[in-house]
Amino acid sequence: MPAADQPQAPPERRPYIRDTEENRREALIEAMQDLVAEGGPQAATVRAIAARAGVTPGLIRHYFGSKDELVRASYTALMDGMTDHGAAALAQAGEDPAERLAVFVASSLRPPVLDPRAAGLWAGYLHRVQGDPALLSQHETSYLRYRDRLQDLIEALSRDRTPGQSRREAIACNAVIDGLWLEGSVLGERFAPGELVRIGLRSVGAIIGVDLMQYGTAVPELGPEGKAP
Amino acid sequence: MPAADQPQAPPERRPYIRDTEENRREALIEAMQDLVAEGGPQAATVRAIAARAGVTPGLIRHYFGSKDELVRASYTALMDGMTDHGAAALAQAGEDPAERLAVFVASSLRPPVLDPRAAGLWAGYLHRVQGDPALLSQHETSYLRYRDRLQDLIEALSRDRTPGQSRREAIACNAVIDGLWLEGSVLGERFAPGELVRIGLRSVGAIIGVDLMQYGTAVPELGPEGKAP
DNA sequence: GCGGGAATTATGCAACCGTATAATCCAACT
DNA sequence: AGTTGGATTATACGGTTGCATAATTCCCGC
Repeated sequence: MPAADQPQAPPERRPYIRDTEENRREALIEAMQDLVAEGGPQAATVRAIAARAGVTPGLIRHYFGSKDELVRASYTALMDGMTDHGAAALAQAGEDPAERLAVFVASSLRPPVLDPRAAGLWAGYLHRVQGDPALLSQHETSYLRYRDRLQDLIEALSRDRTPGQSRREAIACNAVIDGLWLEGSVLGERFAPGELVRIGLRSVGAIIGVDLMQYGTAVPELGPEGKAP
Repeated sequence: MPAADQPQAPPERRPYIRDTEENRREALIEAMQDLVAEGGPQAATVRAIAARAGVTPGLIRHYFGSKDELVRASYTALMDGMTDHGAAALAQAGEDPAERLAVFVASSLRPPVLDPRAAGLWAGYLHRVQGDPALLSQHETSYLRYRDRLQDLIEALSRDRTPGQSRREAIACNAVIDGLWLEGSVLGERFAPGELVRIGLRSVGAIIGVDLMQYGTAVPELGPEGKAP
């Protein structure tokens, strides 16, 4: 073989493309979330993240300082996204307190909140949440915000109750929703499409002593069979 | 400085210690679980696992063939341990169906089942569960076994119900327990010691329409107020 | 038009990962 | 007592990781 001396095209430098800071941060966060959701934390390497975001790894350091910082930002984005979605669903609900509660519960038990990707992503971050005080307080804030909203909706039902009761009920309702969300996300195909929403409404209703099933039709696409596209 | 020519003790080989296959497998699995629980999946490297188990990394390959195989065995051990614990608690319960259900529920919501370590461990495996068909079927089996036991306990209450009702109730009760277990494990210090057990009993009772709170004293260490240090 | 400087890319590095393979040890069998 | 073979340890290797630094590119105020 002759020596490696052929013209050998220069390794063609990646084109320089400039973009706004916001776009770059979003792209990196989304890329990281995709990778963690698909292949677990181990798949989210700086090179893979940068490749999916369409940039070179150096930008992670440039915009976030370190990979750990990107992880924190990514977790915050995940939590905010989920709570925001619940609030949005609530915004376009009626006046009836029971109906509002039903809509809120149902929105947490169907896509895009109920999603294998989200569950895997959440689990992928959990150990960091436990170890990092900043992330732990972040989790606590998000959790309490969700639970407090739930408690407000419950208290709006204006039934007679003791002070501690609504707290216990909110904790319990939050737990049912979390549990259904989790198992539904992991074993999604084991449940019929609208089944988890119905079970959630029935259980929450049983815990607080109000019938929420009558609002089952108020939640979209849950008519006779509920086969979403 | 003189040349590096001092007697320089030979790098002292690790003493050869022989042990049974069972002990070695257990030690490796336990070491892996400790590491995943403490520092997430990324902390469980073959070298760290072997070091904690008091052996050299080669033994992992010798006994499990590969690290992935050790992960599978470790996950199986975790799941079996949790379900076994529930069964054990049930074994030393009375005859009253409601009491048996109460004991079963309560045992899942207090240590050692309710444990930050277990939750972190479980989360650390989740993404592998979603990706690995063998682990997914393993998870499904464990989940259904637990849920079916719950359903049996519910049906033993001999109330009148429709066929699908007990399934829905079992799914719902399982979800409450899972949700309480999860949040209690992550935010353990946010809840009073016996609080989660009480909420669990009250919620499960509400869902199936039976009062389980009267058995609150049947579960250990839950007397008048239950304020632990 | 033309420097200055931030944004982006490219390169290099030390550490670590999982695994394959070789070397060593010791108990049990003959 | 000698030998054989599984259990255990040690070493080596290719690949990957996160990060630091150097080299480019091009927008923007002058």
